Amino acid sequence: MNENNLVFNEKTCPVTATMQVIGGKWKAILINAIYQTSPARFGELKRSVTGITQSMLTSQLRELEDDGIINRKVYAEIPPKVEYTLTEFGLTLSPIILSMAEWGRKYKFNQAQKK
Amino acid sequence: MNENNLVFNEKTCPVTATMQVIGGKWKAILINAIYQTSPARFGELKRSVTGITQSMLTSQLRELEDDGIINRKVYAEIPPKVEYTLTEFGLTLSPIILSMAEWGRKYKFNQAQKK
DNA sequence: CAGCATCCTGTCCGATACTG
DNA sequence: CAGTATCGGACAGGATGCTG
Repeated sequence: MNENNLVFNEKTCPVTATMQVIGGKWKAILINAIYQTSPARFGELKRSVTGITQSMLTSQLRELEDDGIINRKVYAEIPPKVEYTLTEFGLTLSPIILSMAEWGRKYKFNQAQKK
Repeated sequence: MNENNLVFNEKTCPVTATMQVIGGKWKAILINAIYQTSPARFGELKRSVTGITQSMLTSQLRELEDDGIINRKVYAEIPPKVEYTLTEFGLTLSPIILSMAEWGRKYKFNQAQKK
């Protein structure tokens, strides 16, 4: 046995678990968008999150809901109205997302300097 | 114009920029692994990051290097020896990764309770 | 308005074999 | 030891059309 026995297992790694929740192309953006505009309506998200398609928006919201990150509140009205908010647990993600936003700005600044 | 003009653009979103650096299946794990065992040798990473293949390890390390996150130090020896460390800039990612690890543990705990 | 059902495409990733 | 090179499959993600 060597002195350094650290193991980083993709199955058990907590970082990977987090990536599976907020990873992918849209999840983090959506969490941020809902955090900023809460309560956020479906159509509102579709307009503010530029480039996302309806089907992607639906599926990503559903996954976030299943993971306990967001609440989905349906109003029995015509026309339909659905509001999304972060759950209490979802709110614990916001510091991470905000840190990521801050870091992303630094990164872009660095990239711009490199040229 | 409505009162709420926030836009979350996939091209300019700083959160997306960060995701492109630490996203994917292995990047965050690798950053964490190098952070914990620095300086980390190639073979050492291959052993500790269970499940990763050589080609993936090589390509992911190369991308992290190109993004300015890690340093690659080659020793002109036989047998070859390469050491990876986080750059100063890469170190600014560690609080984020650590937060993600902490959050991932909470998430797993929640999931376990749900059953 | 807020979805769902299909179909399709690109890329991410893994397996395997070879090298300085 | 620390890599390359090549190949192929799975899956995330996108386009489009339809619905309560």
